[in-house]
Amino acid sequence: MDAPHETALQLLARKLNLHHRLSEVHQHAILALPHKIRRLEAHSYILREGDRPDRCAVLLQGYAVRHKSTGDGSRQILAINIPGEALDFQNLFLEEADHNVQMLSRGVVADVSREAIEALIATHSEIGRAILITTLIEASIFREWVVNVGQRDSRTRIAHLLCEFAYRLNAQELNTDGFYELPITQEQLADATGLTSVHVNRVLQALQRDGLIERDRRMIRFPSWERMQDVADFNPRYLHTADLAP
Amino acid sequence: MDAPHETALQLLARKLNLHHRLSEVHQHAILALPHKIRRLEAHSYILREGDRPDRCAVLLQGYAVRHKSTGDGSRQILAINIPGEALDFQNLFLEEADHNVQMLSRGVVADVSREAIEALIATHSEIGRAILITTLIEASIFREWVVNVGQRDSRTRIAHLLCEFAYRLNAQELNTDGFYELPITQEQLADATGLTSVHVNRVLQALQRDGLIERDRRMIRFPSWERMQDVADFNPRYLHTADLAP
DNA sequence: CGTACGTTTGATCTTTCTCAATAATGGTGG
DNA sequence: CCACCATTATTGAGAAAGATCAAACGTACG
Repeated sequence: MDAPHETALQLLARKLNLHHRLSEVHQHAILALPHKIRRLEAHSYILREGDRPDRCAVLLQGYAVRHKSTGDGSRQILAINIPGEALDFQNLFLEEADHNVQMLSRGVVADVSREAIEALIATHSEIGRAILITTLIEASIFREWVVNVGQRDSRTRIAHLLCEFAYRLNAQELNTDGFYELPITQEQLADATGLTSVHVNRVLQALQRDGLIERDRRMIRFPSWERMQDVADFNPRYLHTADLAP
Repeated sequence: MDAPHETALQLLARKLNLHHRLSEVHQHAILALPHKIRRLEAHSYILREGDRPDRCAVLLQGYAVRHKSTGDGSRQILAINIPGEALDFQNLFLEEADHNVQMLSRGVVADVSREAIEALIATHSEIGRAILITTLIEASIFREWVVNVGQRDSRTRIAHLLCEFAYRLNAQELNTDGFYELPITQEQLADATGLTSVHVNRVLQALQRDGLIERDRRMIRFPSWERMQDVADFNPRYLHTADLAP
């Protein structure tokens, strides 16, 4: 396949290294992690609320979402994960999963057992620290989502989500020439922003009319990153990543 | 004062122990942590967005909130902290703070230096793990807040926040005889739920009319926890704490 | 005992939702 | 390669939840 097994965990190493510099030794330890490659269909679940996971999946190709439902059946998307991100640290160290993790597209993950990760941390405390830092950053992103959904109007809200996604793709060097794919439907975008898909559609059209975004299918481009960032009230501080604006 | 210095860190030890059982040795190591007691006025800031903290405050008495503002000046409260909780793990291991931490009431904190915490973790990896777990649980709470603010209507939303607070107080053994103090104004409750204070007021009155809550100043009581939990769509799973319903 | 802060009330306005229908797209089997 | 079907996107009209504005009322504390 496009991603040879040899490079499977390099993505993870790069991601961890992004936030907390790791020595060669530590990076090699990550690359030596025993793991199993698994191919997944679109919409398949990696983890369900209530599960007691004993392994951690690292996303290699494709996109995934975390989500959670309320008693009346409505669904909130909590995060969109991109290649290179670990999908279950959140759940691996807690008794049971408090949310679902589901593939958006078809994709590939590398499964690493809980024991392997625990051994890695026990041997390399710096890696434990890198994981803690990654976890703290994810918490920071959730905080920003609370702000986004709690305080911003629909236009700013959607623009903010688009900015965050573009920025994170860029940090993982996954976007090309300004255009990037937003791998989700308007319905899902609605679930992520606490709006309805009808309203999301109208807001996207308005952003387009105002020349803030260009759309082709699910590809999106910002004619002016600065203007978009401004409309979105987007300040990347909460991502705790060296500035890598598109 | 009411809390003699001897017991200052016992609260923290109890909190950490709540989620990840620690041995006597580890608990003693926590109790031996060098720290400085500090008395704080209501509304004083413990940490501001952009700060680069080199110490961690453990809240001993009083209540604190985490919050963040948007470009247009509106404010979102992200969490309410109760005695026994550490206020800055989030920020201690990252370069700069991404949100504010502010006292609601007057109170007392114990400051522990970053070095002391790092030494503690280096020596006792189990404590590092307890901190990771605590951090993961906080992230889970933020996720639930995203759901709360994103999907639930105002009535359910406010009820949910009241339930969470009561439940957490109870887990820290801080509530007495069913009544508990909600130490925040309706304005702040509005900032926490993404509503206006006018609407919060009306919803509280409606909850009262329906016999779901009783109010006396800022003291609140639930005549029936079960009924309240139901109305609030409250499932404590996300708190990852042994069931300690009021 | 007055003043600042918090709560409560009423009237009106706006954003976003709901419902329902139509159009476009993409994937699949023939 | 094409036709068909399911999913997704778009549009319009009407409804509702919650916001806004403005004023009056309580109450805690200096």
